[in-house]
Formats: sequence, structure tokens, C-alpha cells
Amino acid sequence: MSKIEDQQLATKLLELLPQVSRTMAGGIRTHPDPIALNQLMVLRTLEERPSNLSDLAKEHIVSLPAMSNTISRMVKQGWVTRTRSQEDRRMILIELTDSGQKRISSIFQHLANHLTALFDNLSPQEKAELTRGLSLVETIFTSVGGRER
Amino acid sequence: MSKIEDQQLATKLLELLPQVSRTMAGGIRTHPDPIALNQLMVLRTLEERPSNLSDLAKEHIVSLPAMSNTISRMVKQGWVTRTRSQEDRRMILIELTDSGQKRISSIFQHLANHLTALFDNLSPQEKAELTRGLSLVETIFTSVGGRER
DNA sequence: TGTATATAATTAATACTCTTAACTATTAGT
DNA sequence: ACTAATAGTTAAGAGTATTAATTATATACA
Repeated sequence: MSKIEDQQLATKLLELLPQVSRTMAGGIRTHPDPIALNQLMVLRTLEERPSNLSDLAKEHIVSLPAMSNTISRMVKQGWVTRTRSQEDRRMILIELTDSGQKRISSIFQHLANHLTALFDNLSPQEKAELTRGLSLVETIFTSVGGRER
Repeated sequence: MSKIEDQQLATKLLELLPQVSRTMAGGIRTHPDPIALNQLMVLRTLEERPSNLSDLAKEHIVSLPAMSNTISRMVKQGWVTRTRSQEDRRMILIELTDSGQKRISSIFQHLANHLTALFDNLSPQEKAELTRGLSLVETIFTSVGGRER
């Protein structure tokens, strides 16, 4: 019920956001052959399963044109392929290529090492608390689901 | 020591990032007269104290040109002013205008309401855990300080 | 069967953010 | 005075986002 506390949470989240996202971006930029943060995240999704454009856009909470654009850039790089579905010819299936797979492994490993170094200073106790906190963030922000419009 | 756990933390963070930032951006976009998320964050910094460009750039972990660019756009909107410091004439002091102050109040209030609604479903216990988790994120990601280069 | 509607994706127009490299002032050190 | 460091801007280039308009394809129903 405490409105004030909630506002403080909101404020803290708003302050943390650029710190986190730019530290991440920085962790990628030190890779010899870097990639945009968003592209890495899309590639990680595709690593788990091929996907069509709409689902990808929904999952990453961006508009269809934005995702289409991003995919175009990655197709140009040879990291993913676009294939029209035969069952429903309106749909485009996006799949990771071997080249894309290699790329993502290399960069993700690099980033993970970078982040792991940051976590190193935490005690096991603190790591557990951090994990718990992130789970709550996950609950809150994924319950919203797609964009609310 | 558990490398695997750390990687899972990294992965979770990487997955959460777009969810959080886009939910935030969405919370702003529903305002009748929206603003870019980054601009809101810079305005909030300036609300606390006027600042020169370098400090602003450091605090938001972006390059000097990026911040200069963002400030230019906000000056054009009349939300902040640029004044050359008299003590050290190399420095530019950025200050919030009344118009900027009004703008930020309105939008931040809107966003905070939006987020507060998300927090509403949490128990006080969970809110405490979330707060703790965010503090840890803060510790980790602000200890890095500026960009690591 | 045919027409209307919904869905999937793309293109276009526009805006914002970010990087590095090159350049202009100004200040501080020797 | 000369050099080096610091503060900021401008330029070039890439990436990401939005909404609006357009093209296909699929589905619903009269």
C-alpha cells in the first residue's frame, strides 16, 4: 500500500537501467568483433528455437517493423535465414545459421566472463539474494507480457 | 566459485534487460506528450543538481559526443540551458529550466504510476526482497564506475 | 462462391542514441 | 612561451525505435 516505497522502487529501477545496459554493451564492445546488444539477445532467442517474426517481436517487446529491420541486418551478415513457411505462406521463419551460432557462442562467452568478474566479489549469500531479486523483476516485468496498447 | 551459477545470473540479466527497459519506455509512451527514456533519465539527474557535460556523460556511461547530442536536443526543446562557466571557460553548465522541471514531473509521475501498478501485486515481503536485489545490482554495476576502457 | 476481415510481413518517413575520429578552445605544468 | 591535458563540438556511420501505408495470404460467413 505504501505509495512512497513503490515510487522509490520505480526511481531506483530507472536509475539502474542505464548502468546495467551500458555495462552490458561495454562488455560486448571489448570483444574483437562486437555486435549490438539487441542482436545478441535476438540470436540467443533463436538459439533455443527458430521463430517467426511476430513471435520474435512480441517476445522482445518491439514493433514488427523494428524486428524486421533487425533481422534484415542479421540476414545480411549471414547469421540467420528467412524462409517463407509452406503451411501458412504469410509467415516467415527465422533460423540461426552455423555462422550465427559460432558468432553468438564467442560473444556470449566473452560477455559472460565479463559479468562473472563482476559477480566474483559477491558472497554466496549475496548471490542468492541477487538471484531472488532478479526472479522478482522477471515476475513483474514478464507478467505485463507484450506491449500494453 | 561456481562458474555455472554466475553464467546463469549473466543470462538472466541479459534476458531481463529488454523487458525492463521496454516496459519503462512503454510506460512513458502512454503519456499524452512523451519523451525518450534516456532524456527522462538525464532530466532526473539534473533535477537533483546542475551538472557539466563531462560529469553527466560519466554518470550515464556514454561518450561525451552522445551526451552533447542529447543535451542539444533538450536545449532545442527548452528543457535545459547551456551556460559557459566563468571559473573554467572550457566547461559548460547544464541546468534544468522551469519548463523542463514541469515536463519531468508530469512524465515521471505518469511512469511511476504505471510501475506502481506492477508492484501492487507483490507482498511487502517480496517488495523488500526486490529492493535488496536491486541494491545488489546497484553495487555491482556502479562499482564499475565509468566505462572500462 | 465470393466478399469482407484479420493476420503476417515489409517499406517509408522520421527521430533518437551511440560510437570513434578529428578539431577548437581553454587551462595547467615546466 | 611551449607543451600537454581537459572540455566540448562537429562529422561520419551504424543501429534501433515509432507510426502509417502497402502487399500478400488466410479465414469467416452470407
